[in-house]
Amino acid sequence: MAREKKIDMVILGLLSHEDLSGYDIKKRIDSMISFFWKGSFGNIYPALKDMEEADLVKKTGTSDNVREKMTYRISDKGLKILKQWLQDEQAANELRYETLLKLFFGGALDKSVSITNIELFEQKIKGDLKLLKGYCENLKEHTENADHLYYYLTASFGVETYEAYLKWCIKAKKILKNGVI
Amino acid sequence: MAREKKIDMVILGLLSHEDLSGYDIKKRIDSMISFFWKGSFGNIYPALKDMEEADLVKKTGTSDNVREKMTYRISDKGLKILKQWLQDEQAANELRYETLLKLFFGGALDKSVSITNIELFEQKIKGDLKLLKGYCENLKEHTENADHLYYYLTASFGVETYEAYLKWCIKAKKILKNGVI
DNA sequence: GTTTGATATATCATTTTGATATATAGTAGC
DNA sequence: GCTACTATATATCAAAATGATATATCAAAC
Repeated sequence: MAREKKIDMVILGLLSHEDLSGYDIKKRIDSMISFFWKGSFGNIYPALKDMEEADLVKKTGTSDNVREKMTYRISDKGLKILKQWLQDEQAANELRYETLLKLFFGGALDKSVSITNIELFEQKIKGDLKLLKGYCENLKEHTENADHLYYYLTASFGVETYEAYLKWCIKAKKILKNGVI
Repeated sequence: MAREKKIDMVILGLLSHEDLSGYDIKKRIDSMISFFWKGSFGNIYPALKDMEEADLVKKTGTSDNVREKMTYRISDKGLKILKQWLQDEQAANELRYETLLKLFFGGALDKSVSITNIELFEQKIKGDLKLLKGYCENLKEHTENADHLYYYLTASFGVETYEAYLKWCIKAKKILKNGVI
């Protein structure tokens, strides 16, 4: 039943840093954490509504002005829930790589198809790695933000793994071309 | 709307290797491809039903015996769909690591909590890496199966990345303990 | 003989995804 | 000034995935 609503934790986490609107939350997710977690308007807005009813977040700002954006602030109760989750030893870590899925079934077609798929993956990763490295460099310089260390750690995870991916791409193409491990 | 039903491709891929029942499909997913893709009874059985109606798969075996398992075979049409997907350059590759999400929001609590979370991750990865390495060794010896090369490539992707994870764990713990990058 | 665990299929509520709808504000080009 | 485009902002919904539960059979263990 997909028991835990993880989007709630993402929202509470972001609100523990600063007050945000639903739209802001989406922007934060897309720019900072999208490489290891996703969120969409389709679950952000309903989650905010539900969490407001449960007193985990409160609306702030001028809600009298209808056309103005609604900003949310985390409550003490919300912060408690966030901290409980952070201390919970359970953690769902999963990879979902369609490129690997296609490679697994690559035997159905000529190996050139698999090589092309690996090359497409390689190019995508190269671009993303560049972005992540820039992000890391930036964080090294902005030590005034107390959370920069945590942001850096997640970004450096990306750098390390993406570099490993690229090494694998070279090896994998070689194995396919030679037809032996 | 989550446009593409990826589980269909997983099933067609597995059926391109051999005839299988829904239960068998679940077992194959869990044992061979679960580290980069998942499947559940909740989508496998309905998918088989839908694909049978669309003539992508056919029931085989003794369906007259009610209590016997239903085995499915891929059709020419199904094989065509599978090959089309393999050649489609689109590929959804995503990481969903709750450990990184928790680390990103680690500033809400003492750094010891984040260190513990990294250590839990580290232990899990160490165990999984051992399994993947064993799987790789096994595949090196069973070259009689034409698909062993493709299986090996996906497993070796896991080995490479998991080793990178472990290197990152050591670095990350050090950074947290010292409080500087 | 009974309990346990594997086999096998099916169903369902919850959650997520990703697309679409709607409307306003700003701004760049002509 | 007018128009087109883009960003902001919220909301909704069908489709898909998740993961739990229900049900039943059969073989092995004890």
